[in-house]
Amino acid sequence: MKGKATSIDIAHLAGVSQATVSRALRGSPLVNEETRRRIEAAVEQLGYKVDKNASNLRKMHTGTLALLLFEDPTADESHINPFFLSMLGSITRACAQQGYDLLISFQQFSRDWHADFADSKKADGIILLGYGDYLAYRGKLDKLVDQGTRFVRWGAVLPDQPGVSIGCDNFCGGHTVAGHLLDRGCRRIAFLGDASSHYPEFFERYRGYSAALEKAGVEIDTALQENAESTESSGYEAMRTLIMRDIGFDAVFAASDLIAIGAMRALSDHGLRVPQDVAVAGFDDIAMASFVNPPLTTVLQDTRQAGAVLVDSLLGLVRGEPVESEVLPVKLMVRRSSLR
Amino acid sequence: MKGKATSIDIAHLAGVSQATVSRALRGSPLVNEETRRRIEAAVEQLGYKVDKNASNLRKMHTGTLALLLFEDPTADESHINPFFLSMLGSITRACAQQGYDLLISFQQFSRDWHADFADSKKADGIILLGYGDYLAYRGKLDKLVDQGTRFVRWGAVLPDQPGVSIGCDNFCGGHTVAGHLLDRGCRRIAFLGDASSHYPEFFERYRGYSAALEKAGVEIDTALQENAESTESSGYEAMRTLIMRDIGFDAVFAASDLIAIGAMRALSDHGLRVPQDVAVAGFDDIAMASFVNPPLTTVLQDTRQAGAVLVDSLLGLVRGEPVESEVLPVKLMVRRSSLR
DNA sequence: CTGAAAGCGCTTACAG
DNA sequence: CTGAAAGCGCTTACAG
Repeated sequence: MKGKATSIDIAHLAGVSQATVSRALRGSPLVNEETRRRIEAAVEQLGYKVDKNASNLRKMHTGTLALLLFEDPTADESHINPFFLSMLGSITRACAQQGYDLLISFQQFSRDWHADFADSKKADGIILLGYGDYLAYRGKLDKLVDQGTRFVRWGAVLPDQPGVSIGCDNFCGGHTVAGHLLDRGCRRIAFLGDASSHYPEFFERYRGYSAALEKAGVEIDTALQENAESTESSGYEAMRTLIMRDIGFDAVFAASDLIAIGAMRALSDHGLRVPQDVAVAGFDDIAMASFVNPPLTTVLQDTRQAGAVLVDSLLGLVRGEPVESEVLPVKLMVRRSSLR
Repeated sequence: MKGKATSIDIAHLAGVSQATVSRALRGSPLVNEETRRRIEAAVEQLGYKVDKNASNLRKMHTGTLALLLFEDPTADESHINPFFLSMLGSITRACAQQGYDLLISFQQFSRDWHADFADSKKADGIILLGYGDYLAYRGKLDKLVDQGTRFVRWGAVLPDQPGVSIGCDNFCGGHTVAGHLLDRGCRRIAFLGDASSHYPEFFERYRGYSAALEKAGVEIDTALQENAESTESSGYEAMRTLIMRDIGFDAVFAASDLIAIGAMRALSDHGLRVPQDVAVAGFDDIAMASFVNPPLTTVLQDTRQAGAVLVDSLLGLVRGEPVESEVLPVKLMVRRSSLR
């Protein structure tokens, strides 16, 4: 017998009907112990596995979740943002723990991706992950909601958002970092990263930073803010631009670790020492942050927790339970880059 | 109509039979242009998507590939090896390019994972990725072959291996690194990493290293080899052990970047400077290698290429074509850590 | 070029 | 506790 065994083969071998085989395998209580044992023996003998396609078709659900990872089309093609890679790892684990499979897919932000997976019944729900212009994004979220697609997204948690969002406390993170930099005596703190409603996560970090400065009575100089997307090279360029501006600064708060790492390279190229001349802090706490020189002060987003919450929330949605957006706590990780 | 539209709904709307809808959607040439247009309009109007479960069940294939990622149970739970994360990224891209979905799953090395995905018809083929004891692993590969499961694995390409393996040229990589270190005047070159047939990739790197030393007439001191698995902390410990041995060395070749990074930390903790006192080189060229201080000399494994080859080979297998194991070229990346 | 029909391998009322 | 039967939504010979 070359073609894989089916439940009918098992039924023959165990001397029962195919329906009983199915019941036994689904763990139904309506099966005699003795019968169940015979069936299990047959399953063992033939190396039988339930055909998921048939099973899913019949049950009209899939037992798999889909992860859509967005990449900003402008971003460097060759590397995926390590923060998202880390999220991917933790989401995978969380799925496995819940007995779900995970389908993953990279999407160009611009493409017409919405609901492709759920609609074609490949997944019970979708996790959305990635940076990108929120305002462009939002319309698609509305569409997902309209279609009744179950999804959760990682990102800023804002009022009046379509669907369920899980994100870390960006405002608090920015506030804490700026507070720490102020405590170290910094007064001219640059901010590297887009600070507009197009990128709400960065914007929240920026707002936290601004609030801290304000509270400390430090003037907010908008010339100290420079846009950057979350790549090393973009951070490098932004830092260069700021240095050229020649307006003086004693600290840099980068909206992500990748930006911070690029900024440190630019500082070093211009003969500025970290932390002696300029204190630097980032955001995310990717693995690299501990290994750069000097080690980077940053804000930890707990990806392990985030993955678990994302999956749990989505599964709640799938079961039809009410699910709320959730803001996860962050934690300041002080390392040498900010200690002057 | 709440439940998603089916091909029958489309048929009604377009005024044709369900069979014709299916044909039109599969791109069959046996459909009148005008009919096709009507059907497409109906599809558009109802937001219809083919049910993959039904389609796959009928076609008896899945259009998805599975990636099994192994983790050595002894490894640090919290982080996935960045090299594999990077592979994962490139495999995902390669799958997308070929129009396949990717199912991913983390597996404990010890568990009974073999063929679970393929057997339950969730995937047409499997990609195996991860470190682990090869000798323990091998039996499972044999079983996969017996079962007729289509799979490719990333790892050392050895003679008489079950199935198809894709790996980089570890021997050449080790040889090149050692040659480079010798060129820089190093004579006492330590090797950090398991050097036994349990870990064939590391072993090949070790053999390349040994061959280079031999060719240069440099004595191979086995006291300079110390086992380590591919984590930062294991590299740190191995380096410490070696330093305590107090046998003198002027260079370290670590079997992976993570090991090298741990080793550099240990060296620094013991007041040894890299590269002035000790030259250091790693293997993999993970993103971090460029960012540590000093930047790490290492051997680039091109994960983008590797992902593409892995997917292409597996798809060949799925189509029933003959597929050979393949060795991919590596490239020495010289950075400051080895320049003394 | 099109339709009627069988069947992919399950799950689950329904009847006993 | 078990079996016979319907049906999930497609794809694909078969017949026209």
